[in-house]
Amino acid sequence: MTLTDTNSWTGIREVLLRRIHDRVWQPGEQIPHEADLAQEFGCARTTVNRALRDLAESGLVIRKRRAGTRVALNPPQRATLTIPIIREEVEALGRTYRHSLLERDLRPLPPMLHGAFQVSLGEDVLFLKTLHFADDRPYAFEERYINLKAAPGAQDMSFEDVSANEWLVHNAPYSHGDLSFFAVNADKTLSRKLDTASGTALFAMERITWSGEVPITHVRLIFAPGYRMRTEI
Amino acid sequence: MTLTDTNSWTGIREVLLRRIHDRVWQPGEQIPHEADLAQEFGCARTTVNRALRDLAESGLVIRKRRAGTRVALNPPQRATLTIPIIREEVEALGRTYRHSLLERDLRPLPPMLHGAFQVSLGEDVLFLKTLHFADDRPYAFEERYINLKAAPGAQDMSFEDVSANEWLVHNAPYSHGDLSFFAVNADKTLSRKLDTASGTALFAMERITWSGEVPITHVRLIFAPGYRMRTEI
DNA sequence: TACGATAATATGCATGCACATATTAACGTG
DNA sequence: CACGTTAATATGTGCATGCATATTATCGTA
Repeated sequence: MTLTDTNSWTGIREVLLRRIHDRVWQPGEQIPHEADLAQEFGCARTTVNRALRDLAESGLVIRKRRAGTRVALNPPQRATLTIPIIREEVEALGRTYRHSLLERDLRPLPPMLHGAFQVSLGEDVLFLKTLHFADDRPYAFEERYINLKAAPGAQDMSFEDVSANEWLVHNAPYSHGDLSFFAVNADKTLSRKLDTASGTALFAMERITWSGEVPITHVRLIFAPGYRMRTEI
Repeated sequence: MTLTDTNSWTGIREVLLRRIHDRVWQPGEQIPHEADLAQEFGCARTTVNRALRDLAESGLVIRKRRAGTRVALNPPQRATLTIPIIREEVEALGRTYRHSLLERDLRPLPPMLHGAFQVSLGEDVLFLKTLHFADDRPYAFEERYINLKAAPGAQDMSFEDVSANEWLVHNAPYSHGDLSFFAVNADKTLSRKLDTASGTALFAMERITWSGEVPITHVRLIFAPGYRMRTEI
């Protein structure tokens, strides 16, 4: 039997967590004040605060000033997923990474993206089409638009050695972004690139990143069949 | 021009963040000690600590005792995604939710799941097949196995009114789980249930949850065409 | 009674201090 | 000089305290 150290904030968090799990405090119910808990555990209010703040961060309790702390009614199921650089993801699987640049040109932004990706009208963006490999087998197909206003250095890069993915991470840090996941059927091009039958269901990810108000890049990644994105909760 | 209050930990965090973004501190580079920063900002070390801890949590800096704090080389791209109860997700879209239970029986655990879902050999599990609707249009198809040892009350539930999804969230809280996302082609059954052409690429999610060492449930959710899982980073 | 001012209260946050702990650098001994 | 011991150091965490702030309850007045 492991006994929890109720003198550390993590220990206190465990105790509180168990009470929530064991329904000592019902969902929606208000739990004792920080001051009371501090007295119960024989510690400073600061320590209880730390534990409660952590529980609030993970969504298990809802805290409001004056109103107190209560157990969340529907503990939202949150998962943190890590989106690695493709090279690192492949290498973590023990496979050898390489990529090949299929296309690279300047072109006006396709109308489809005008809403989400606000670059000045008539401004060209850098378009890249890349195929990522793991052990010489296609791993993912990438289509990317880069706003040269946000990443001027990109124009001088060939992106044949360093992938745009990696270069941007290191050279055009973003402040926020939108991410979405969905499924697509392989069309003729995709099936040829990813070496699969036409029509196969493929896992896809789309990402737009900004630095403040300025859009940096729009990527669409389509993974080879069998890809799974995993995480723990 | 918004001036940041360098006396609050969030203010200090913003300043540090900007220095990292602006490459004042290069990736991999070590940044000044808490004590030095505290002096620079004219605040307590605790306050700087709070700011740095927050940056470390989001993966932007790496902290080690004695070794100091340094800017992360490849800021891992983390996204927190919220997996809501389907009813809530549908209602948040302003649509009406309902579900219909297609199958419900006790059966031995399929061999496919023996590895991941450890119930005693010969033990039956509760199997449910559910279709979720939004405004009477199919939204997601669900196949679920419930370990009755972990959620005994489930045997007495019909799950016709309350979905298993929702009931379990409220009655069998889990401590951790595995989550994965992938794409599947609609087979004959799926295409009929989800009212789509056979072969359509569908977004799918699989989830296993445990309470300690005891598996609670295994769900596989397959969403109707067009579904996108979104999040911000 | 209606409604706005005011007081009470729970959490949020900053401070200064002390000690714990992990890690690295320096040192000393064989 | 190699290698294990020891000291120095940066972060991690706890405590007591005081004030800030958001929210709710209460009270007084028209």
